[in-house]
This record gives sequence, C-alpha cells and structure tokens, in this order.
Amino acid sequence: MNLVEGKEQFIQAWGTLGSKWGINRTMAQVHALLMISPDPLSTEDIMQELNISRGNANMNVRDLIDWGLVEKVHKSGDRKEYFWAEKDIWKVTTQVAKERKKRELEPVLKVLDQLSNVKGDRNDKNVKAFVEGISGIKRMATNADKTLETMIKAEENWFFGAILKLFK
Amino acid sequence: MNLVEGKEQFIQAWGTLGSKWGINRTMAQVHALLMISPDPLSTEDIMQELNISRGNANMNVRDLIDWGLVEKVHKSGDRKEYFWAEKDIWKVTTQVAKERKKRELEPVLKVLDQLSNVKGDRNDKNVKAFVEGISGIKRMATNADKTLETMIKAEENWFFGAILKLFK
DNA sequence: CTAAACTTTCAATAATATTTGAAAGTTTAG
DNA sequence: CTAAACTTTCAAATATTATTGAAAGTTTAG
Repeated sequence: MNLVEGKEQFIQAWGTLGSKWGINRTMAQVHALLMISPDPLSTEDIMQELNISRGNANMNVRDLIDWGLVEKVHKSGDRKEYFWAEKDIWKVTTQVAKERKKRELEPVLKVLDQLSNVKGDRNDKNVKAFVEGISGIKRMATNADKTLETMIKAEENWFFGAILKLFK
Repeated sequence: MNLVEGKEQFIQAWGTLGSKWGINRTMAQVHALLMISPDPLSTEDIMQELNISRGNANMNVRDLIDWGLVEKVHKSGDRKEYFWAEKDIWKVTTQVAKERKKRELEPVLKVLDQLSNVKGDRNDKNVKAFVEGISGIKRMATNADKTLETMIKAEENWFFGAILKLFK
C-alpha cells in the first residue's frame, strides 16, 4: 500500500468511526486529513483532497476549531488562512471528552436533578422505580463526570501506567 | 412535578442524549421507558406510551435485545411477549461499552493494522507524519481497549472507589 | 388442521442532517 | 478609497436515516 491509498483509507475509516459516534462524517474526515498532514492546509487544499465544497470545508473546519482540535495558522506573506491539527492523540482524546462532557453530559445532569423531586406516593411501585432509576443514573453520571475530569488533568503515560498496573 | 411529567421528561432527555452519541433516538426512548417501568411492557404498551408504530416498536426493541440491554419475558397464560430492561445502570454502561468496542473500535483497529505498512520514503515528511499519526492512534486505541476490558470485568463500587482514591 | 393472536418484514414515505454554491461580508495591499 | 483576495453565510438541493403500516410470517389454542 502506498501513501495515497493509505491516506484515503485512513480518512474513510476515521469518518466512519466519527459518524457512528454522532460526529459529522465530513468533520471527522477533515480532522483525519489534518492529523496526518505535517504542514497546515488551506481551505482549498481540504476542498481538493476531500472533494467537498468551499462552504462545507469552511463550516467543518470552524467546528473543529470550536472543538479545540484545530488551529488557524498564518503564513507570512500570504493572505490565506491555513489549518493545523493537534497530533498528540492523547490531547485529542481528552479534548473530545471534555467537550462532549460539557455539551452532552452536563445538560442531562441538570434535567436529572429536577427529576429527583417528582411528587407521588412512595408506595406506588411506579414512583419507586422511577425515583430509583433516576437516582442510579445520576450517581453514575456524577461519577463518570468526576472520572473524566481527572482523566483530563492526567498525563497520558502516567494515567495508563497507573491504571494498567492497578488493574493488571 | 408528577410522575407522568417526570417520565416524559426523562424519556425525552435520554432520547436526546442517545441521538447525540449516534444511537437512534427512539431506541434510547424505548430503553428509557423500560428502565423506569417496574414491570415488563408489551409492544402495545410501548407503542402507546411513545406514540410510535408497531414496526418501529418491534425493530427498536429487537435492537435493544441485540445490545443486551433488554430481555423478553413471557407471562404464563398470555401469548404476548413482554420486555424488561436491565435497571442496574452500571451493567447498562459496561454492556454498552462492550458492544461499542466490539462494533466500532475493533474494526478500526483492524484497518489501522493494515495501514502501518505503508511503503514509502522514510525521509518524506508526509510519509513520516502518516506513519507516526497512525501508530499513535493505534497505541491509544489499544490502551483504550485494555482499559475498557478491565472496566467491564470490574464491579461498580470497587472500580470507582479505586479510581477516586487513586486520583484524589 | 384452522383460525385467531401475535410478531416480523420491508417498500414507500417522512423526517432529519448534510452539502452546495452563489451572494454577501470582510480584510488588506496598493 | 478601491478592488482583489479571501472567508462566511444560508436558502435550496441532496443525501441519509428513521418511521409507518399493511402484508407476510409464525405460533398456538381448540
């Protein structure tokens, strides 16, 4: 397999993985492309490599920047903007975890809090099942939140080293 | 807030969370409904509570069974099938992690393995960036895999207790 | 076996999400 | 300031994914 084929396959695979996890396929592909590019790419480069429109390229790059995964780079003597992706996969992972926590977990925690004070007969098994279900989920979500927080602060090697030793 | 309102809100919230993580909104809603139902529900019950068609109810229940989150229950003297969901949120979490690992992470690991042997000039920075990018991701994915494996085997309290102590 | 009760399938339809491309907006060189 | 170079926006078009409902399939009581 040569480089061009490899790149193509990787971009495809990353896009598929992303889409299964609720991330726009194209956004994941742009990310993949930038991850394996040693130098920053322009919007034109991205459009060409992925065969997508200018608007699409622009939007997805902007989203990647919002996610903290990509940065704008300016080359001196050039008016174009170039884009560069964080390549340390550990940083990428923690950044994604952080964002998803903020965007998707925290809102649910808020709703769960409100749901804890449902009024009703404590002897009604429906009420009981509801309250117990909610509180279990809340406990879980709170722990997940704490674990994630800590992971985000931890360094890659230290974290995995410690975890793996602990769990060997 | 009374029980009916609470249920509705929870089902909505769970559906939204699911859809953001690439899980069919309705599947997540059926799951939510069953999670807070003390007794098993029939297809009819589900159709009525969620206002969905028979086919839709059937398909999503079947998917939940495939994911190992829901079981068929037979009531004696009744030909209908009833459905019951695992309510221990820890078991739910590990089961989901297990399935997603199998369905979505492992296929990517396979592709990454093949991509490691891209032919090309090692001095070409494009080749270098590609090979390094891939190997970093592979390392990460393998570690995630191992960590997940262990989590799956661990018991809820023990796991979180250990993690929290370690990371205090 | 037969018919009623129930479950599953799947082509057509509807809903949702993504993409395009041209127009509008912005920045900067001269 | 002006025009060229570049970026952003967004309504319309496309593509993807989910849902319906009726027909086909299956199971079981009698």
